[in-house]
Amino acid sequence: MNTGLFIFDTKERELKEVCAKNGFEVQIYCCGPTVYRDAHVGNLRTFLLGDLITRTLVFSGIAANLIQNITDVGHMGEDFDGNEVGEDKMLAQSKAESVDPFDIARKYEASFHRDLANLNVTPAANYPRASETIPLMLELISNLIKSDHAYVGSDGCVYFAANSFEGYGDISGNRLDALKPGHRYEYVDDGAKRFHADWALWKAAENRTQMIWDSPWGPGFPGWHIECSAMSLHFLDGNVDLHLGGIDLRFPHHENERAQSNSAAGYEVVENWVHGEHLLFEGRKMSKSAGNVVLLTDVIAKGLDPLSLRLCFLENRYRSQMDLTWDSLKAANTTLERWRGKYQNWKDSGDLDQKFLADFAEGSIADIKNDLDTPRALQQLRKLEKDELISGATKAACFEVMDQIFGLELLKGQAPKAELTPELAQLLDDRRVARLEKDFAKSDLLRDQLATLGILVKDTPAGQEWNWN
RNA sequence: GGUCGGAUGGCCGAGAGGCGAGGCUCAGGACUGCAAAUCCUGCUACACGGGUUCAAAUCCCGUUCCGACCUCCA
Repeated sequence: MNTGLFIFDTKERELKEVCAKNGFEVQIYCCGPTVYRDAHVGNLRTFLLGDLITRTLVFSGIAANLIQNITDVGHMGEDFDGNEVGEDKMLAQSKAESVDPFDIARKYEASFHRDLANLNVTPAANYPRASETIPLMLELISNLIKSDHAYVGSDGCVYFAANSFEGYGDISGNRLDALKPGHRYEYVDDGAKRFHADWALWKAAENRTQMIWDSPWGPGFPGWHIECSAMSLHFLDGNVDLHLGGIDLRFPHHENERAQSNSAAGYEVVENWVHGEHLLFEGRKMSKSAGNVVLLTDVIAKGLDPLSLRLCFLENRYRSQMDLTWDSLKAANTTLERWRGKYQNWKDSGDLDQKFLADFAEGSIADIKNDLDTPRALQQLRKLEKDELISGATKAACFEVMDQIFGLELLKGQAPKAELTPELAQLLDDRRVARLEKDFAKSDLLRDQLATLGILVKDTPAGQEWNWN
């Protein structure tokens, strides 16, 4: 079943129409978070991609089935210099916080869901946890061993034989022979792997005591890549119409996943590999060492609507690197407030032009269906905002329709203001009276005083208005 | 070294060979007692060198510079 939605496929390097192979529902898999810390705004950009696609499909009357995994085991870490620490990220954080690793996982999983809710992301159909799908992985690994795509190394770990999969490198453009030198890493031949590019499907526990499971190859834990193969094959019935993830996952994660899935299934499992570009913050890549990691809670703490972040993301194409700044977030926040205010004024004014509404929606959806060109769709909205020939009711209706996809809560009225203290109320009233008496020296003084107390006053033809700063 | 992207005005960013996107900032104006908000006006750019074309930001060739990934990452 065709959808009319075209998205750039990393493997074919061209736009491809999204299709529901099973004829009734688009099957989507999105690589989820490793829950050893809070997701930063860069992570959230990728997660928004899944929401944007699902909303677009659902808007067009097409069902979507989105699965997003929760990695709570097996993701190995490194230190900031890029040296392998060789420790599971979950266990490292568990030590750092002196908390059980599973409690760490649940804690950050909860904050992941809280962030998604704040960004108005429609929840996925299922968020399977790696730690709860071990049997699926064991079965997959067994199959890969049976078909000679995997082998047990001398160290008791199970490895995938990279050379056994013919199309290795098609997504990233990397070739196995070109990878050999290991530009950044000295390849250490420990003898366990048969080939330097092979990777672990199952790691032997050795000294590890937490987060380990029994397996036909002894106690241990799964490699990171196998989890996505196992889950996507199982939860999406062996067919993935769209596979989403950050650009950095293109290699090696998705390359390895594809090798595993295709080798097990015997056919091309993923129809379309979609990658979201990275986000910079104030011109630099976000990293702990650079100290510029920004969380959604930081945005909220600055008094900005979390949906300001959503608007910033929508104003940039998912496939281009974008530089997020506090200025752009503030600008987005202002825009949101303006739109919400205007919507309230528009909705009951004038006649609704059904024809215009239908044309407008069709045009905007066409932009979005063209490789998710939300910047262009938003530009249409800005143009409409300024168009004096269109009635308020029609503008409001257009905003309503488009907000089903943008998810910016444009229909929301002003948030109720927090209660004034009697002192502040008195100051405001004093100023009102001073203005009535045309004692402007006094009213200006009171305005300054209120400003230092966190209240912004402005005068309109209807009188004095105030807002918390 | 390999692979993949970029280079557009003060800043950020769209651009479909030919009537200059848009946003932010800034400056001037309107409205205000003054501010604020709002509205109006202004600020004309495509890295460099060739080529194709009646016409190039857009297509082709070359050059320079920048970024991402290369067995960590969204």
